[in-house]
Amino acid sequence: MSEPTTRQRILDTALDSFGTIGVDGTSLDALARELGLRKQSILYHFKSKNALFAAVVDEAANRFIEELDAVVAGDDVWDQVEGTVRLVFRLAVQRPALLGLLREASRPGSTVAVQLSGRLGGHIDAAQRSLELALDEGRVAGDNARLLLFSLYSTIMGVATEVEVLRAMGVEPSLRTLAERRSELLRFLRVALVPVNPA
Amino acid sequence: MSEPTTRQRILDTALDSFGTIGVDGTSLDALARELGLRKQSILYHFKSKNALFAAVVDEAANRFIEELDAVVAGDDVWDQVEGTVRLVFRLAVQRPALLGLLREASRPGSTVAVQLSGRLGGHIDAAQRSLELALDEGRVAGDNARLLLFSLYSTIMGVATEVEVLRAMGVEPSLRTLAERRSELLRFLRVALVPVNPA
DNA sequence: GAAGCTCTCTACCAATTGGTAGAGAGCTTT
DNA sequence: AAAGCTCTCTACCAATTGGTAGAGAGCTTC
Repeated sequence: MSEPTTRQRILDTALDSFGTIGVDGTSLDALARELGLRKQSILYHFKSKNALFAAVVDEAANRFIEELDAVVAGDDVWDQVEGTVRLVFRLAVQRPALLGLLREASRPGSTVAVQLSGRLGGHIDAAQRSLELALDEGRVAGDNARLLLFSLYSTIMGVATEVEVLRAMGVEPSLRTLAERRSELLRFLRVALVPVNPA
Repeated sequence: MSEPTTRQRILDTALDSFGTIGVDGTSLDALARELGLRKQSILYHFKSKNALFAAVVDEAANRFIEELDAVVAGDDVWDQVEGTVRLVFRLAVQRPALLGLLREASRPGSTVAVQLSGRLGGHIDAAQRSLELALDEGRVAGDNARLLLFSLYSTIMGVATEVEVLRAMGVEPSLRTLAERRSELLRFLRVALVPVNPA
């Protein structure tokens, strides 16, 4: 593992700061201080604060969606759901700021939101096709694939976000708590998804 | 309906601004301009920006939890869940900024998060007791009331938040879309909650 | 009618913001 | 060794930030 470039260090530190205290709450000066630089060095690598934000979101979205795609590559819907849940929970533990960043990016007025939406589009389409097939074959309970997908996605992100919310409220989640919550979520989703009499 | 006091007008306008572009994104000057005042008038009614934020969150949380409590007053768990879903969706339509405000308040470092958590505590305890009873009597599928409650709550907020996210991405939800999503969410939750062989 | 209260205003302020201009240090290429 | 590239720096800047001090207008109370 070689030394990361300054550019990469800026991206990493910015992600953490943007994802926790927000873009508006992060000043270039503070960011530079954290990096042991001057803000003008940041502005050398990224032409403006907003360009930095866009770059951070772009990189994070790429990595996130890459991992999501890998999970959805299988053809068993339940494996896909379980894999997604595990992925999101892993991120909530390893890189909580990343989930915060997604919240930050999907904000009214954020120019980055549209960009993010474009990146997510492809993944969602693939997941939807997979889900449609399963619905047709009666392997999953439900009517409308797209709507069901939204429910699933929202549920998972909702639970992950809630962990962040609790953290903000001073409830630092233990690994055990997270594992409990994860297995409860999986149980919940299994009941909601797996039909009583599979075809 | 009499003229609202200046203080109330400030609270209302601040809620909309804090809930959409965020607290950091809202300057007292901009807020005052929107109200047709000078910022010093705002600072007369609220001794600092953070005090205003706290007041806004307090008022919003009070109203929100009051409505939640009314919904949870019944003893049929499914009615409680359905009522909560309908309430949250109604808010997503009527006052989208309110959901954004909750997100804003539940942020790392936010002094308001703890305050919000205190207000929510009582409501959650009541809901949990109700759910425990239903679990014991086999009227609801699941093991652990508190964990199940978290799943429910997160799911509902997740879906509501997602509406906001889509809005940020340029997908303005129609009333029809929202109704569809609501009924899908209700279906989803019903399947997850209602046991196959009710006792 | 004077004293006092409520409220909004003008006038300021120090600190911080994102951003520009340009110097110079340390390389590599010619 | 000179020219050029990459990168970080100092020096500045205009604009905006949250906040203070205090004047004065309009009301009610004595």
